[in-house]
Amino acid sequence: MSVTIRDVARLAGVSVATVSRVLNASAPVREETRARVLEVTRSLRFSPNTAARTLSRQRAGALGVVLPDLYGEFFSELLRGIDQEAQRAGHSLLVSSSHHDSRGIEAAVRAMRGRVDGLMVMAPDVSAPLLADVLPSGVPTVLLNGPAVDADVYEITVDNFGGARTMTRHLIALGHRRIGFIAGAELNHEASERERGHGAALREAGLHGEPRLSVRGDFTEDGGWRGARELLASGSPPSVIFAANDAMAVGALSALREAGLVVPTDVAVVGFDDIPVARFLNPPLTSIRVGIAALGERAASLLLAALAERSPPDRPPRRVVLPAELVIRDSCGRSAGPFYQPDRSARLELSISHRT
Amino acid sequence: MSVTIRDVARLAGVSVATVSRVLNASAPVREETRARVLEVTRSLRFSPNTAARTLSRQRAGALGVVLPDLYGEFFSELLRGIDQEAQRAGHSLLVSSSHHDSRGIEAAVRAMRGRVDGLMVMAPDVSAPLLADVLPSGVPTVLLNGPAVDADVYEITVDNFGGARTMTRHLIALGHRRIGFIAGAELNHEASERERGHGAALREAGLHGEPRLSVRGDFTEDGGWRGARELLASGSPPSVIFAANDAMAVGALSALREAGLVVPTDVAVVGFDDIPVARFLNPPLTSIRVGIAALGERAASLLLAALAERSPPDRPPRRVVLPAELVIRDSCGRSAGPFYQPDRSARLELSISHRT
DNA sequence: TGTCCCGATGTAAACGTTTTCATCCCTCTG
DNA sequence: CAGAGGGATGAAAACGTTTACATCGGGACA
Repeated sequence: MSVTIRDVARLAGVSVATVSRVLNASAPVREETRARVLEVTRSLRFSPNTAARTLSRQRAGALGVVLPDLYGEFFSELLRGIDQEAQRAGHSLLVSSSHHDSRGIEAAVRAMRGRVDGLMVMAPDVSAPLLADVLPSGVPTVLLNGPAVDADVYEITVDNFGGARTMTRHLIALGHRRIGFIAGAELNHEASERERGHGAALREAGLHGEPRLSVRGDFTEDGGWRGARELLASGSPPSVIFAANDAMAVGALSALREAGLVVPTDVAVVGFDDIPVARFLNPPLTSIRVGIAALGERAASLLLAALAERSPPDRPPRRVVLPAELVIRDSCGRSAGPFYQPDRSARLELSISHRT
Repeated sequence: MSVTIRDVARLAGVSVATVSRVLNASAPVREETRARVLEVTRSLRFSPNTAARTLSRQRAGALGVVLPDLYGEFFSELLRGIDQEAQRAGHSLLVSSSHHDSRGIEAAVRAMRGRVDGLMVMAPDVSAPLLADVLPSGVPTVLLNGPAVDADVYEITVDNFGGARTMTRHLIALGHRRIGFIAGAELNHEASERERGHGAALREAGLHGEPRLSVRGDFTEDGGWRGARELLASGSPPSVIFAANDAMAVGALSALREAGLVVPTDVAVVGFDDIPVARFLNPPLTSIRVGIAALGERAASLLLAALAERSPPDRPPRRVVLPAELVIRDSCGRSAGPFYQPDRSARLELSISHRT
């Protein structure tokens, strides 16, 4: 059916070993033979079967990515960063999403066994012990934005706690006292870290958290929309809404507009993640820059480095925490205070490639 | 190193064939032996090596996806749809992006050879003959949103021409006479189809296209921002800006806001694609609904159907065109005319899963 | 009671590479 | 001139599955 290395060998009048040597440049071959082999290879449009190569070499040249979801700009940015780095290193990417529970993750991981050299897993919804139970032992793994897990894995995460604390401190510095907070899902690790950071800043400032000011969302625009309406419906609405991610901030902006309120004059809004669209919103959204694509890149390069280590056991697991930085735009009401950062430059940074 | 089917067979006191039969339920096995094999399998945490399985079975249980890019909500939605359908059918997804030219696509396709059963390729930047030259012959392929290609492939595409024509007709029906258009990249197939549809509607209405009213963008927010500024800078600005995709519409909204103009009162704005965030924008964006995730799903299911056919040659290549439907929101100035559609219901449709 | 069939299992040959080992021959060195 | 070394190549053994084929009982049926 398909053309194999044997066909090439036969037509070139050499052995399969020689063909392999030519194609992989793995041993010296007489120039004349080399040329002949390449000629036949081209004319037959031969390209080696990857499954066979994987089996023989015992490495796949591919990385696995397991994500909880693919909805929204966050994941596409993350994947973009991962793909960029993987491609640079000549690796393919096996992607599987929609895995919120440990069973789903286990299934995804099983399906990847033997076709990837390493794994990147993002599973903020799953508790650490459950996760440790499900992760494979043989294959190097990087955990993204998850809880600290007691297993032989690498971990990379954004400073969710610190970022949220910075944001709330900033809001307080701007004079806000009634800060509405739209949290993420209850059992989500990132969500609770951000909630914790927010709470810490409130306590610092002696602002006893009024329970009415915190509502639960789910990291979607719709969740943010509902959360904002809930906050507005309460007796005395907040002067600013801090959404635990940008998608929810987008929803909140939409809800405020529908309610006839002007941002930031009537109510300010801030988010978290600094997704690419944040600076183009109306008004431009103050957020915490996570560097999503960079996070993906770092995760991939961490994994690739782990793969390069020939003896994994002597390499201790490492946990990398990336900084999260405040980006001030119009949506919180501009401030010339100590936290002020110019934003205009940001657009120039945009080194995105266009979509099609 | 890794545990193989041989280890399981040895410990269970049976042959490898029996183990295989148990794990694949491919032949009857005595209940007692079955239990013993499963027991050992579990205790050894054995899972079959996919590369070996692929090689032996001559099918990989994976689909390849080649995209020009991953930036923005469009691609993440597309990928989400594809992943959903592939997962439903028990297939993994091999993803590779950043392939704008035919050489890049060729490399990506080669890298996937032998590890996927079928291919989905989106390459609107590449001309039909070049693409035909690069696509593999052996493996079933679905082309997304590309030009009609003379090769043995399936094609699925959105009605870009019709969608754009519908939009421009609607704008004309609203009374607009000076319609600014921000096009996509010059050699992009989708971009030129949309441009063509826009032009067709203009001609129908006897509006001779004033060249000043059409500027070139690149499908990014930043391109839309620049395009809008260009349109505003010209002597007499348009009464509405039609951006050839939603990302550029987002950029245009941002530029108008910075210029102190109110949408839709001063200038209206409309887009194309109806990305999820469109309805949450400020103001909510009138657009052409493409059903991005559905497009991905359809593409995957088309490919899976092609794979199920045991004899590919006798199955003629098919070209599927999905309808593109007008979605009216606030950004174009509401109309109660014949095109009016209620929008409030749209939010209820949202059946997205949350991000994390 | 003999034949046939089928259920349960094992043996071994694929699948398409890479890679070790062996072989051959030529050239360089002492 | 002998021996060593090394460049170029081929044969064959991995890699871990699946599966065609073979074998062996035992029960059903004539």
